[in-house]
Amino acid sequence: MTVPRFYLTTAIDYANGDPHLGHALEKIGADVIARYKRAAGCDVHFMIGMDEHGQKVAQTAAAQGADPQAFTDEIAERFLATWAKLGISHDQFIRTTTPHHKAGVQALIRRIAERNPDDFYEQSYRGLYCVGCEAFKQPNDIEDGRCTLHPTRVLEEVEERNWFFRLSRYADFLRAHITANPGFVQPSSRRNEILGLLDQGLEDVSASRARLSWAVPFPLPLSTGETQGTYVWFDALPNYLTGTGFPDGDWETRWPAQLHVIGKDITRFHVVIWPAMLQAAGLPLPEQVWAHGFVQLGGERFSKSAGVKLDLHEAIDRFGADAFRYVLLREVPFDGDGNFSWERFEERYTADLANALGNLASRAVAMVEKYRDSVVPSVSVPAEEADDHEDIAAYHAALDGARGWLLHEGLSAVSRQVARANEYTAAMAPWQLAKDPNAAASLDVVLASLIRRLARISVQLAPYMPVRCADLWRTIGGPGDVHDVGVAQLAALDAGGWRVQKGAPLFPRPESTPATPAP
RNA sequence: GGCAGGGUAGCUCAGCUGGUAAGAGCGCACGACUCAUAAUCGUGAGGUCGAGGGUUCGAGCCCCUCCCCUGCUACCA
Repeated sequence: MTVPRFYLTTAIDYANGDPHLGHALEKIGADVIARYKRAAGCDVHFMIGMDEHGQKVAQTAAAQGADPQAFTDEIAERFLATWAKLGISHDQFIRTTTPHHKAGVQALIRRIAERNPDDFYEQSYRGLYCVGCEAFKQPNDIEDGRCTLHPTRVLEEVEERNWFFRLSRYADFLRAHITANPGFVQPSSRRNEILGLLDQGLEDVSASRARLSWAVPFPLPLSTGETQGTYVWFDALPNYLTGTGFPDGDWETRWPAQLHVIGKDITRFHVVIWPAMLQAAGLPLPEQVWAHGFVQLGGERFSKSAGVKLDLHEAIDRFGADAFRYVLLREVPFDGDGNFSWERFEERYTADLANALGNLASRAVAMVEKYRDSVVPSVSVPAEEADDHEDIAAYHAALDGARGWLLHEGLSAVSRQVARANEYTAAMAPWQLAKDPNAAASLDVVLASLIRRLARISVQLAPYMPVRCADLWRTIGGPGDVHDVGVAQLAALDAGGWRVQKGAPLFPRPESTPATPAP
């Protein structure tokens, strides 16, 4: 039996500042997918990383008096520390300033030039150049003939000779591919936007730029002999490919990727430019690009300036990384936008984790200890559990990718199981059964059922809350590591004979209502 | 401006091709219980389904007009 391969990536983050809530949502979501796929028996390779070239990075580094490489080294460390704190289980962290990536980018460009010599051509690019920004400005950035960021300066009309990529040639191919493969771009709202974009026709894009000092040298010199820097598309996007080792070694065993998880704002680059590049190079396309939505902060649109308004580490520290992961994915539908606020964070944490789940575990374990000397009875399964299996099916349907990656729906399905277990407890009143010697058999069934439900819940929640679910699994006496329990085993799980051991509360209630910082 | 999606209880949203008296979760009020993290369970309050008109035996769901919101409309990433 062959193990299905599952290579998934997130967008690589731009090394121009510290990680914020928006970065975190994407990594957490992708991490849940990676962990679920591992539990589903796939051979998962999960890659994240950093996009480290470009004028902005060079400028920011210069502003701090730092060498750009040293600067990005520092940023990368900070991102890595954040991902470690959040429990991101990436298998690889790619950086675009590494020698292998740079060589891979050049190899890809040469490959395209060899296979489709007409796809790269030299052309003059003329535009309004802002000296302050050190960049060409588009009409949207210009007001009264001035750059909106540097209104005191006069825009210069500058002309330079660049390499261009003949993207326009691939419009029909892309439309056909997207039409024939509905799963290629998801959710469907993004797919529709791209189809609309294709209907407008495609323009060719720059592949190299002058004045781009902090960049991968474009491997083809201009006719003037000048060597330019590789422009962003041809540097950043290929990371998904160079991460496999391309062009060396056994990269073909991992490429194409099964899934690129990205933010909805960069959909176009991932489903238009990237596939066109791959097609030009004669390489297979990734199977799916999933564009998630954004987190708003206190009802405000999340932006770079708003990013500093929420200290990511403070949010993680408040209730722990697992709780943060849970609340974020519960509040923000992974196929759309959602809102984050301290109020909701607290409400969700208290209602879902402390009261519903944490207390369920606490009361069930306490009763097994008290009434059955900590050993879970081995008895038959009551009919009341039948409904759980519908929810388990819904859980899989939310996470197996067939309908997209509806992480929030997976959590809803588990929440229903938690609620049902609490209802069952109230209906059976095991504390009453314990008083009646003739009800011992009934009590056995109830207690075994509760621990069995908790076992299923901890397996299902493990991708979302890897640490707390391992704790829960240990508390109910589950054998081995919860992360080694395949989701296929859910239906057959049985806790008979397990020895429970009550520990500290999984999700302690907040001690006091925290102040509400202004967003 | 063009294209697309949306406006349903305080909040976040379900409502399939129109048809039993409009739903869920959270929050709120009251009651029950005591195994448990003062948790849990039950009951209840609360909605002119954006506005107006139309089609139909019947519309939150269809049609028209209008108001409002969001996304996309390509070289920052």
